[in-house]
Amino acid sequence: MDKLPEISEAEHQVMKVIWSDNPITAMEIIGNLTRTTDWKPNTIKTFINRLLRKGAVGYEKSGKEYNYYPLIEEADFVKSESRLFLKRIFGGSLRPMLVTMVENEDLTLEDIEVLKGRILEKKQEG
Amino acid sequence: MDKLPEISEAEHQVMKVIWSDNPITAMEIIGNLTRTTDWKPNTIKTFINRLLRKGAVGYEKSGKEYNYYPLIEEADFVKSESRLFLKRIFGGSLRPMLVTMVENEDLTLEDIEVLKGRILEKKQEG
DNA sequence: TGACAAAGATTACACGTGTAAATAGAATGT
DNA sequence: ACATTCTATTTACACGTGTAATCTTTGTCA
Repeated sequence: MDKLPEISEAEHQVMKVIWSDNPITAMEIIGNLTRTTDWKPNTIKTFINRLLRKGAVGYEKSGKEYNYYPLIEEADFVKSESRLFLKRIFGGSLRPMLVTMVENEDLTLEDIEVLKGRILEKKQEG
Repeated sequence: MDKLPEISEAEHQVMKVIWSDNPITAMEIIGNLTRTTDWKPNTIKTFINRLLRKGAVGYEKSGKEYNYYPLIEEADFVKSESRLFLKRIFGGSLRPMLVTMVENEDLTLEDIEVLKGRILEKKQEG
């Protein structure tokens, strides 16, 4: 897992479409995003091209169109963004964030139990 | 709690200094940040001015210098950024984020117990 | 009261990003 | 083979941001 490229917010939305279904053509990406956003097709193509230049996606030619696929993994991206957020806002440690979320009542006892279950499962496997 | 202004990353670092100790002079902010960053004093003044224009901080004159203080609360900022992050990366719901953190083993059983304690305390009070 | 120093305000500039039009390249039907 | 029509590439532009120098204002000390 080498260094991730910088991906802007709009580019990230394009990545999400590509992650969710690939290989995928520009037209398919455009079809998807014109439903969720008010971006013009050319705008979306710009984003695809920038992702190409940044090395976040690759493609294979097929006839006159390209089939795009991701070159970075969503899990890696998520992990990296999470760490960044945690560092920016909570000095890097998880517990203050969770405490804040409890204070805001975003986090419930039920959530907690679910998590506990997960951790125990994980311990079992590992 | 009205709408928060857009605050860039560098501006946020300045806000953190102001939140941690205010009212505070530009020189004090600069003193603090030249220790933690490699920004030149003028750079930091630019950020302070942008925060002023954005309505994130106010000031009172005292002699020739200004005493700055925050006009937005850190808690509100944290809450807003947290929601934004959650939405961007995890579709807005907390549990997937927490599950991911468990998968990455960032979240331990001990964390969980601490949180459970907090929630129970909170229930008691409320 | 006038020069100096220090603080604040203004201006500058390159780069990324959101936004998209214009242009070029290629497959396809006639 | 050529025009048509998609698709991809190039170019455009304003705005925010990181980065800072320069200019202006204003207390202060001699």
